[in-house]
Amino acid sequence: MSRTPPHPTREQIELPLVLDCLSDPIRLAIVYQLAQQERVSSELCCGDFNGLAGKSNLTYHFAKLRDCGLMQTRVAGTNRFMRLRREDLEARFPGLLDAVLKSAAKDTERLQLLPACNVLEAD
Amino acid sequence: MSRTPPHPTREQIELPLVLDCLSDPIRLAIVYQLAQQERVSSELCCGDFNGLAGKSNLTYHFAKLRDCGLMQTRVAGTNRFMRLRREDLEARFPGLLDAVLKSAAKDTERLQLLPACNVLEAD
DNA sequence: TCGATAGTTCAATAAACATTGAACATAAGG
DNA sequence: CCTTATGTTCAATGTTTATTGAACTATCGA
Repeated sequence: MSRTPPHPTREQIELPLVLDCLSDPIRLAIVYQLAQQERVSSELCCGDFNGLAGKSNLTYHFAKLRDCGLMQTRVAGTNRFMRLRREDLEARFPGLLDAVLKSAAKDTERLQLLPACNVLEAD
Repeated sequence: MSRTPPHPTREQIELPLVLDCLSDPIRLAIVYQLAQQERVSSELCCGDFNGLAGKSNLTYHFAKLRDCGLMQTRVAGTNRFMRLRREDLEARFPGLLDAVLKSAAKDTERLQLLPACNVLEAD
C-alpha cells in the first residue's frame, strides 16, 4: 500500500473547507470521537469508527477530514492511525474547534454521538 | 408578496445545518457583513449584498441562512431586512458564532470579505 | 507460505447544491 | 394610475456529494 497520504500545511487550512467538513454528521462524529479519546490515546484507527459507516465510506470521510486539515493520518502496518490536528487548528482559527466540540457535546443525542465525555462537558 | 417567511425556533437550530450554511463563502460573507454592521444598524436589506451574487442567487442563500436559524427576515414595504440571530445562536451554541466570525476576520483577504471591522479584530 | 485482517480504489448511483435568467409580485412615489 | 425599485419564484443546468459493493493491496502472525 501507499505511503503516508498528503496533508495540507497549517497555513493551507481553509475556513470554508473546515466548516464544510464539520457540517457532515458522520465526520462531526469522527472528530468528536477523536477529541474524546484524545487525552487517553490521542490516536484512533479506522476500525474504531466502524459503527459510524461502512469501511469504504469511512475511507471517503477520512480523506475529506485529512484534506481540509482537521486530522492527520499515520500509517503503521496495516493500520492507519488518526489524530486531530488540534494545535494547527488552534493556531489557524483560535477557539473554533473547541466551540464546535462544545456545541456538539450539548447535542449528543440529536447528533447520535457517543455518550458525552466529561472533559468536553466542562463549562 | 407573501408574508414574513417561516423561521425555526431557537431550539430547532441544528449544528450541522449551521456549519453547512457557514461553509459557503457567499453565505459566510453575508453573515460576516451582517455582523460587521451590527452595532451600526443591526439590519441590512437584500440590496446591500448585491456585490456578492446575483439577485436570485442571493434569495437562495438568504433562504438557507433563514432556514438554519442564522438570520431573521423582516418584511417592510418592498424591502426585506435581515439581522443575525445572535442571541439564539449564543444560547444554543455558546461561542460558536464568535469563533467563526473571528476566524473569518483573520482571513478577510482569502475569503474576499469586505475590509475587516475593528470590532471583530479585538482579541 | 498461507490465511486472516485492515484498509483502499474504483465505478455506479441517487440526491443535494449553486447558479442563471426570465417571468412575476408587491409596494412606493410621482 | 403608471412606473420604478425590490425582491421572489420557477425551471433548467451542471457540479459536487454521500453511499454502496466488489475487487484489490498490503501487512501480520501462525
